[in-house]
Amino acid sequence: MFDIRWIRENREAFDRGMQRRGLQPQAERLLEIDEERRKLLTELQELQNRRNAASKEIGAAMKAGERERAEALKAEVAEMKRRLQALEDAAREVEEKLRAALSELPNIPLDEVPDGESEDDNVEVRREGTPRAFDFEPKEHWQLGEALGMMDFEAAAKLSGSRFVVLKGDLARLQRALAQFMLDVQTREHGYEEVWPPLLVRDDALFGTGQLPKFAEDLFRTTDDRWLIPTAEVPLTNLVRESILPQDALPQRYCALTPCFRSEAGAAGRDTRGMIRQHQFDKVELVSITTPEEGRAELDRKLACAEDILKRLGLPYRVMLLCAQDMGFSAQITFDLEVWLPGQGKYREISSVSLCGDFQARRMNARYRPQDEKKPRFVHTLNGSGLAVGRALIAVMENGQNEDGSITIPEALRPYMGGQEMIGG
RNA sequence: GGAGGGGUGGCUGAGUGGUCGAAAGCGGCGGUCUUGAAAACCGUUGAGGGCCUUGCCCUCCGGGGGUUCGAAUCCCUCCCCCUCCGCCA
Repeated sequence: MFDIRWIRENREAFDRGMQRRGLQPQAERLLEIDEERRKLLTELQELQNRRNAASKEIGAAMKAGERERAEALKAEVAEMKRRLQALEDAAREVEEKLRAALSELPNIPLDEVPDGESEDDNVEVRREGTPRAFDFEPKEHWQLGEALGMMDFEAAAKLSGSRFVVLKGDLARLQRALAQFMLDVQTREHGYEEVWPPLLVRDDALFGTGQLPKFAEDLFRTTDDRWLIPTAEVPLTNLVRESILPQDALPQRYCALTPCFRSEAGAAGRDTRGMIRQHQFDKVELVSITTPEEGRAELDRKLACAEDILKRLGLPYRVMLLCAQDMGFSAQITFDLEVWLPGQGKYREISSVSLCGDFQARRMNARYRPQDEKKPRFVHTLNGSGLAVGRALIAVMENGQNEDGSITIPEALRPYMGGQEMIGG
């Protein structure tokens, strides 16, 4: 959410940002509403001022026993009333209109973000690890999983429909091992505080992180008007909503392993096979709350925290800098990590790390009190996957597969698998 | 599900329809004292917004509406939190 005063003073920069996002210039429309709003406010405040003065005089006149003067003043104030009421209504209406308009606009990209319209315009920053050379045709994860009898899409369809999976036996355990491994690395080595958050949240929380009001169709809603979280970014970031933190409490780093629920409304026909794109998946999420000055450096740090998991699992990946129109609604800049899937022969997204600036903080009114300043300022927020567990499972399977369909477990996970080195075979 | 209690500044917590943006305490900041610190004492300290922007004004005591010349205070309504009972993992 943008500060209308900032738009007023940085009109060109704002519209340039909107344009990079693929939107028409917005400033003129917004500033018209703003001008209307300020005009009404000024008029309203003048009238309120007069009313207040008259009311005080009435009190004084009554005390002094000047009944006639008090009555005259009462009549005068009574006359203002209708006009005052009308102005109040109009002012509230136009403020709401402005708020509604602002709340639908995406964050604007930082200068270092490349222009572009789709994922084809994302920029590869670097590659890490070398894809393994196979002396046989590597299979896709669902082929491996089904052959092992540990990954069952048919059973899941009976229970829940498409885009669900049932994992069994060692694969179920491997999924659990991956999640525990990620949590342990992030909390014990990278300074994140482990959080066990609610999975059902209110409208306000989703407004705060930017999923609402615009993206309701991507979410699952409960019968009592709560929502299933699409990512732990929502509860973790909203931990600081409506608060003023002391500066020395920053940065705050939160980490949570949660299921995530997504309707995948706009993804019909995409990734229908296998467990790449599911309605329900586990993810270890990393959220940071920082000062404005520290935000950009924290982004690099968080990216490194996510990469560390891939490195320790021995999974080849590449780092992508997303182009302006491929970024999420609330992001100023996003790096994706794409893991190599030999079965598919493609790099696929496994983590997304974003800096949101004060965009979310404004929406949730999350502030801090700077050491040497009187006024509170908005915090900056960041989030990133560290990592998506289901996709990590796929990657471990496809990269660790053997010709006989067995899977070699990465060393880092073996302590979490009771020392086991292989699945199947 | 039943019954009750409550939402006030960074926090805790008073508040009689007018002089209440609001006592007091805590916390913060500045000072006195001290070699330094603590303690003590003194002072100071809410947020948002408008404008002819250094001063003046407006709004805000959960949200909205109402009564009134005037509402934190009275009425209505919605939201939220808590306690007890019941049920339950």
